[in-house]
This record gives sequence, structure tokens and C-alpha cells, in this order.
Amino acid sequence: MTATRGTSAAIPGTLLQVAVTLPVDETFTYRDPRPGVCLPVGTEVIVPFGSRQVTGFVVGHPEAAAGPVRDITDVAGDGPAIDEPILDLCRWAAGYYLAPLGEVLRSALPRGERAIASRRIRLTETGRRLADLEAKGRTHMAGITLDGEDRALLARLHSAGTLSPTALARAKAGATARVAHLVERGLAEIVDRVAGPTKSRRHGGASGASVPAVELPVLNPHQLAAFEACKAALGKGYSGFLLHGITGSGKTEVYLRLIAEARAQGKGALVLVPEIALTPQLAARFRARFGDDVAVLHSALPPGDRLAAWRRLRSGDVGIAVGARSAVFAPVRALAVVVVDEEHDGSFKQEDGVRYHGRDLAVMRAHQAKAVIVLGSATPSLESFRNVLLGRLHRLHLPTRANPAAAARPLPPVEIIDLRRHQMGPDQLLAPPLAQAVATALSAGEQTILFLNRRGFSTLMHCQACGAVLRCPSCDVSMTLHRGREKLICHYCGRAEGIPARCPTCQQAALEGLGTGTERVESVVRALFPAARVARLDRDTTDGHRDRLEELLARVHAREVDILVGTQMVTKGHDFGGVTLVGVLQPDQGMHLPDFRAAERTFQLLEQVAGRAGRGDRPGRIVVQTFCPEHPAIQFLRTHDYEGFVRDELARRESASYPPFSRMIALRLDGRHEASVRAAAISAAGLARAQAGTAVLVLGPAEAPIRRLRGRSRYQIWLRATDRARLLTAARAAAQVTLPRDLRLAIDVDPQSVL
DNA sequence: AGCACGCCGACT
DNA sequence: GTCGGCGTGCTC
Repeated sequence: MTATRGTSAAIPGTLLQVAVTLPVDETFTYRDPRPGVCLPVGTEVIVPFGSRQVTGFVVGHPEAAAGPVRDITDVAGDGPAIDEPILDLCRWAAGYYLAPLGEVLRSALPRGERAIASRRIRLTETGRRLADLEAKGRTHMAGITLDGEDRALLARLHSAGTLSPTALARAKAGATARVAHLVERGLAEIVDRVAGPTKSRRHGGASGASVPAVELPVLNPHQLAAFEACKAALGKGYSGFLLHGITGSGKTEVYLRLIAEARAQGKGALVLVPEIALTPQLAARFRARFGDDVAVLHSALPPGDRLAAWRRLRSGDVGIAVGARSAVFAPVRALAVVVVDEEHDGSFKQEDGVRYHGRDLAVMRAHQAKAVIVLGSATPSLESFRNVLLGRLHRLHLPTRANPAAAARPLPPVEIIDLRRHQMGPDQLLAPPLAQAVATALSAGEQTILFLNRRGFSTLMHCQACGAVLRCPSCDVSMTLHRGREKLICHYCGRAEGIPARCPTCQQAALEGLGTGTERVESVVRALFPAARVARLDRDTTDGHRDRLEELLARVHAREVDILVGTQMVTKGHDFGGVTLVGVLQPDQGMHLPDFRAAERTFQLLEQVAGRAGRGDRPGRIVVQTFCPEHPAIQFLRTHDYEGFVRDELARRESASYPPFSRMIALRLDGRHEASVRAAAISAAGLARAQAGTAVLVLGPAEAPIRRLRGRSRYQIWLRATDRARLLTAARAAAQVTLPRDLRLAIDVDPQSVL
């Protein structure tokens, strides 16, 4: 429909409360002029907003309007885009994360589901004629005089067809006035285009096809107890469980049984996993068990397919959604079971836009749906463990491995090599005891994983003559040498450059690579064990090639690889039966990051990678070489003492008042000019302090550890308090700071990253 | 986010 | 004297 524009509320019609998809906190009242029509909550609409048309969502039906009222322009889609339960979740998220409701709603929808209201600029017929004449060298037409700037814009529009105002504004300052100039002269026009939501591709799958009968694995007593406890809670309101199971203990089987139980009752299930692209076998297990009843929402899914999956969930054709953090908004019907696998994983936190935490939203969603939620991990986050201590989560423990051959054995103790006691040459990355362990595994025909959490060959290029370090021109970080691609790459902005033969500063041929990445480890290992079949798994060997990852994993499974070198990608849930040795090369840099979660992260990562050893029928061995064996993350790892580590770390957090004993909000400012970012950060911190009183600790402002990224300087202010309401008040006060053009301020509630 | 209104420096 | 920079405030 196309409603007439109007500003009068006197004429009857339905009033609608609309959240627009702009960074605006308030919602606005509009009117649907059509008699007898009442658009349901969740409907996506196009509305006039100032001089533009924008997308918004109906979020309520007010009795009366307090301010002026305009008519909606259009309705997108043929029903609500957002279901009421999801809208409730978004409302909560908007309040909790201090984000505008419209923006939360937008991020809750898959791409292609939302209508796009866009403004384009194009030439009129007259404009095109003039541009043609200009192109032929005729420089003026009757009654129209143009300057050089006008001509350039005219030519640009002529060749591009249409352009967006943002593209123009980016290209040249003052473009808006320039466009207005052309419009006045009848040469250009502004077109507001309203596109409906993308049409979905027809789903070709045979829905309701016969899932092949699989023989269900027998649950061990621990699994059975966990399953029974969750099952007993089904259908009895909200209930939260922490499924704490060691690596390889069979957590997934517990999820599968519980979900099968819910499906048998006609209820739906939602499963969140950290990075679904990295764990194809997990998705495969769900498909093998539930066939067409599962929608796997991975990020590589084309928008049309994602939309189709979304619609099948909404219609109830499909009852189970499996996906990464954004799947928390999946429209699963009659939701009864929510699973967050590897709940401790940092990738559940969205780091831009609406900075929500997928796990925490999942808990809230389960609450609202009166569902059972299961948070699973071998190394639960301190937050979740504390919630067990506080009685908010019931802990279910799986202390043994599920594989009967491995179940009888405890996890192998971790051997620590103190690097301070070994004289090692510059390219001798493996201390003698680790090299010996690899040799032993090789001669026994067993597989080895070598873990180093850094990509590339050298992490730093410096000049031996003048000391210069090659840095990214737009970020304040050193460039990493990648031998495979023969490039210097910035790991933060992705910039790639050729490798210079000479130092750009002193022109001498004295550049040298320092620091070790997985590429160097691979080459050292190949030289050390020439007969071994060596493979490398990191983002560089798999990026953009989903099949390459699966192919490599298949080769490891088939034992066609003897030594697998990799980053944390090798830690993610793989079940390689032939791996008996896991070697950890340099956990130190991770342990010493200026982050109060550094120890927790390191322990989790090392425990995950350690869990890759000895999953088959032969015992495993784990060797960690470090300069800091006394670090708690290493000491407790020695005996896989998760609980010891967590209690120790909780005590440390409590004495320093860090989360989970307090709450934090990070205010992040960035802009092109360092001085103006710093000035704004100082003002923002001042506003926070003025509002905070003694209940909120205001730390900073300080330069971010990565002080420059993509050509923008970065400052941070951290707020800490035990009282959430006061914390929010202080953050809101700081966010009132007036920002000069180009400066951006982001509010990060429950920040996970310090960078 | 855009876009309009409104006040201070370098130029036709 | 104006054009155009960007600070400030508003958008139902």
C-alpha cells in the first residue's frame, strides 16, 4: 500500500509506536491511515523521518499521541518480521546493552529479511542530455551555467547511473549542497526507493524425509544422570544447567537426547555454538540425528538460504536451530530447550554494532520462554561457575571420557618444560624434551598436534642496521611476515604489502624477521622430521575455503598427517583418535596480556588443546614449554584441575573487585585525530565521574592497547561497579559527551576485549 | 545516521 | 562583504 503523507492525527486511523533503525533512543508515533487495519507488533514499516524514508518496526499501539504524528509510507513483508518472543528479547537487550531498540531489531533479522529504504541520486532527462553534450565537448546548454565542480558531479552521476548520498559525501565534502544545486537546476533528482524484503528461494528439500535410523550410543552413568536431570525439568518453567564435562566426555550426546525428548513433545530447540564453520562435524551430528528437522545457520549461508531457514523455523516445519551467536534470535517455535555449547568461548560476544553476548541473551531467552537452558563446557567461564555457587545454575558433571577405551584412563598429566633451563637457538622452536616426544610419537605411528596461537612466519620485521620496525601505516601494530603469500600482513586491518628487499628507512638490505608464527613452526618441523607428513591448520590455510578445512580434517582423521601445526583452530572440538601427543609452544604472550581475563583465557585454551590428546585407544601426552611455569594457568593445568584454577582465580577477582564480582562497561572512542579523541575521552570521563559518585569506579581515559586501528586513534574509559543501575547511569552520562564530527563513541556492556 | 540551522575564517 | 567549514539539535 502507499499511504498519503499527512501530519494530522485528527483523522481516524490506527496509531503505531515505531522503533526506527537509526541510533535514536526514542520510539515515535505514526498513523496507519487505512480504516480497520491494525498492523501487529513486529511488522516492518517504512516511515517518513525528517526528510527521509527509513525502516522501522511496529513495537506498540498507543492510545493517543503525545507529539506530532505522520502517516506510515509503506508496509514491508506480508506479516510481522519479528515474533513477539523475539521482540521481548530485543527489548531486554536494548535496555541491557544501552542500544536503540530499532538497531537491536535490525540485528535480530537475517539479511534479506529487512526492507531497505534507500535514497539515490540520479540525473533527470535534462541532466543526461547535458552530460552527453559535455562529453562531446559542448560546454553549455541554453540557460544553464555550470562550474567545474558541477561538471565533475554531473559526469560522475552520468557514468554511475545512480549514487547514494553517503557515497558522495564520503568522496567529497560539500557534496550535499552540490547535489541540491543540480536538483534546483532540474538536472538531477532524488529518489527514495523502498525495496520489499528479498523473496526467498523455494526450499527444495524433501521435508519430513526419513532420517536414517541410527544406533544411539549408550549413555554412561554420568551422561544418563545429566540427561535425566534436564529431562525432568522440561516443561516445568525456566531451569538453567551448567553441563561441566571434560573434553571428550560426550556433552553433545546429552544435548541430542534432550532435544530429541523436546521434539517428541512437539517443542522446539535452539543450539548456539561458538563458530559453526570451524566445527562442521557438530552440525553433521545434528543432521545425522534429526535430518531435515534442523536448520544449520552458519555464516557462509547465502542470504536467500538463511532467510529460507528462518521461515521454515517460523512456520514450524523445522524445530531445531543450530548456529552461532546471532542464531539466538532464530524464530524457533514452542522453544523448550536452549543449548550453548562451549559457553566460555569469547566469540559469543558481538564486538561491533549491538555488542551483545550470545550466551547471556540465550539465558534471557530461555527465561522468557520458560525453557530449559544447558550451558556446556569443559572449562566453564568464571561467570557461570559463580552462578553455580550462587544457585542460579545447577551443575551437572561429566568427569570421564565417553569413549569406553579412554574412559578408564584419567586425562594424562601435563609435562611442563621450563624454557629458562634450555639454551635454544633462534630457530630451535622445540625444546629437546618436546622434540624427543614428537620423535617417539612418530616412530610409534601416532599423531602429534603442535599448538601456537599466532599465524604467519615472523610476527615482527625489523632492520638490523637502523632498528626500524615495519609497522602498518594505518594501525599501531607491526606487520606479520607471511612466507606462504609472500606478503607482510597487518593482522588487525588486513592490509597486505609486498616484502621489501631493503629497509624503507635506511635502504640497507638488513631486514630480519623476529617472533614466531605457525608458518615458521611448520618449516622448522619439516626440517627436523623430514620423513613426517606435516600439515598446518590456521586461518591462512583455510580462509574462504570451507571444503579445504573439511578436507584437511578428513586427512588428519585418516591418519594421512603425522604432525598438525595450528592456531586455536586445532583446539575446537576435533575428535582425532590417532593423536597422542599435544605440544604447546608459547602460551606466554597470551598469559601476560593486559587483560584481567588473560589467565582464564589461557587456562581454557590450553585445557581445550590438551583435550585433543589420547581420545582414541592409546594414552595421550601433553607437553607445554613456557618461560613462566609458575603461572596459575600452567600450574593448575598440570593436573587438569579446573576447579582448583577457578577457585584460585575467583579469589583473585574478588580481591580486585573484577567481574564476576562487579560489572563493567567500556566506553570506546575513536577518530582520525588523536588529540580530539583524547579531548573527547577526557570530557566523557568527566561526565561519568560527575554522575558516578563513589559507587562507580571510573578508570581512564587511557589509550587503547591498540592505540591506532585503520587510521583511527582509540581511547577507552572503563566503568566498574557492583550496582548495575548506577553503572548504567554513569555510562549514559558519559555518552552525552558532544562529539566533534568524525568521532565515534561505542558503549560496550560486559566487555570481553581490552584491545 | 542524516539533515538543517547557525556562527566564525579565507576568498571571488 | 559571502562561501563553507563544522558544532548543535531534531527527527513522530
